[in-house]
Amino acid sequence: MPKTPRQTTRRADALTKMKVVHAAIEILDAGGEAALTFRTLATRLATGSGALYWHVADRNTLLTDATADVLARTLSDLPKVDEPAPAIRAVALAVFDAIDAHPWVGSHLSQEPWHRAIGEIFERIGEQLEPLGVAADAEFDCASALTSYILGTASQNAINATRHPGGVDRETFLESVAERWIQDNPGRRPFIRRVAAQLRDHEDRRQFLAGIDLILSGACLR
Amino acid sequence: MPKTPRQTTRRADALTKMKVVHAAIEILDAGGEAALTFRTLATRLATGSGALYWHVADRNTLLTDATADVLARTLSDLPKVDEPAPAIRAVALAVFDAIDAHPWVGSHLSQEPWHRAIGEIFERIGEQLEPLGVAADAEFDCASALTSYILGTASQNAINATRHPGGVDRETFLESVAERWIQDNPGRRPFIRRVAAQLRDHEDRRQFLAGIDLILSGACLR
DNA sequence: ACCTGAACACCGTTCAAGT
DNA sequence: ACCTGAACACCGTTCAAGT
Repeated sequence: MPKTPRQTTRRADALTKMKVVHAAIEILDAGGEAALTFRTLATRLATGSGALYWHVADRNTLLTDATADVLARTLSDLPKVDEPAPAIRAVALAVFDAIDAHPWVGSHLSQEPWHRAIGEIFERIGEQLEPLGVAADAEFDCASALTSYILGTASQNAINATRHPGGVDRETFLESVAERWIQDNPGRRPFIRRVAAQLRDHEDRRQFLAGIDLILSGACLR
Repeated sequence: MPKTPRQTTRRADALTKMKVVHAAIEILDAGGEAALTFRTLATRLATGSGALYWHVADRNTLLTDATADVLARTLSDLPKVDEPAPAIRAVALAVFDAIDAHPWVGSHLSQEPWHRAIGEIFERIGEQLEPLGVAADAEFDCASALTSYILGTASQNAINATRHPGGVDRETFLESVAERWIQDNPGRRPFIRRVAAQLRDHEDRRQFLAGIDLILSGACLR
């Protein structure tokens, strides 16, 4: 019997940048940013770590591309909304939910505020401000404030929502945070004492939207 | 002649946690988060890398402690302000400036939203809301929105303000960001086109405060 | 009690060599 | 053109051994 295999070692299907990026997203979603290494990625794609560099420049660019991929899908899936305020809320919530589902997206955007996805968000928010009735000379500040708020809040929320050491649930965790904040200066944290129960029980999405509406109603006064 | 040295190798002055933290802050300020390694830190303190672990638990705790040190000084230096709105603006600006001067503080706080410094900021903001006239049931949302906005905006600003590759200045950099955002979807970025000049020329602190005031005026409507 | 520095188990990235 | 995998130059962290 002749030896059957001729080129067993080589990949059958060619690697592409897209395949690399999508495999990276799976790893990031499953294990967070620390889980993404060129070794695990190469193993999952059944290739050598060097092969990956033929398709992506480096780890940071890979993270940037993965972030762009997730948010491009998120934003293009968004149904058209006619009224300006609901349209802004829809964009905000979509970004919030995407970052909640992919916390590493939030961390990466925080590190790269010039990311193309931020341009897209900024445009989608900004274009609604004139129809909303925001004064022309306040539009830029308002769009900036909303964009910053959305990204900052969503990122922080996603990290808070991540499973915490010891496997404690969200409520227990938030309660312990409030308790620690009070103990850091016992007797002089009247506000945190007063809202500790809300801190424990609040719904993140609802609170997020409340902040959006705060900014919007402030913007319409000028 | 007898051999003079008896214990040349040993440190003269004992290491303390505070000395380690302060040396870390110097390294972080000079070279950013990537510059802080246990090897450079040990070299600067004229000790072995293992010695550092006697005083600090690990790299992340060191970053947490360095962040706490910077912000504790920032917040305790803050002069007392009587009027609620100016008091909130003073806290916001102090945090903004501290993160501008120490960008790694912003990145670390984004990664650790339960940090004690965030509790302090949350309290200082929250305690002003009742005197400001915010409705009782809106105080929690308002304090959360302000805190998120402050941290998110300050972090992003600090990263944008960091010296960029190629040594380009801030204006040139911001101009190229606007240009890229427009080119990502040419012909369909009317808002960014309209505000591109403002994006290039805006003052960060002024814009940051504008966002604070947007939230505050929105909060006083309820 | 505190410090030293080599050793361990990782990384991202490069590159000569293969197909 | 694309892939392989060893090699390089780093990391954080541990730990036996010193004082």
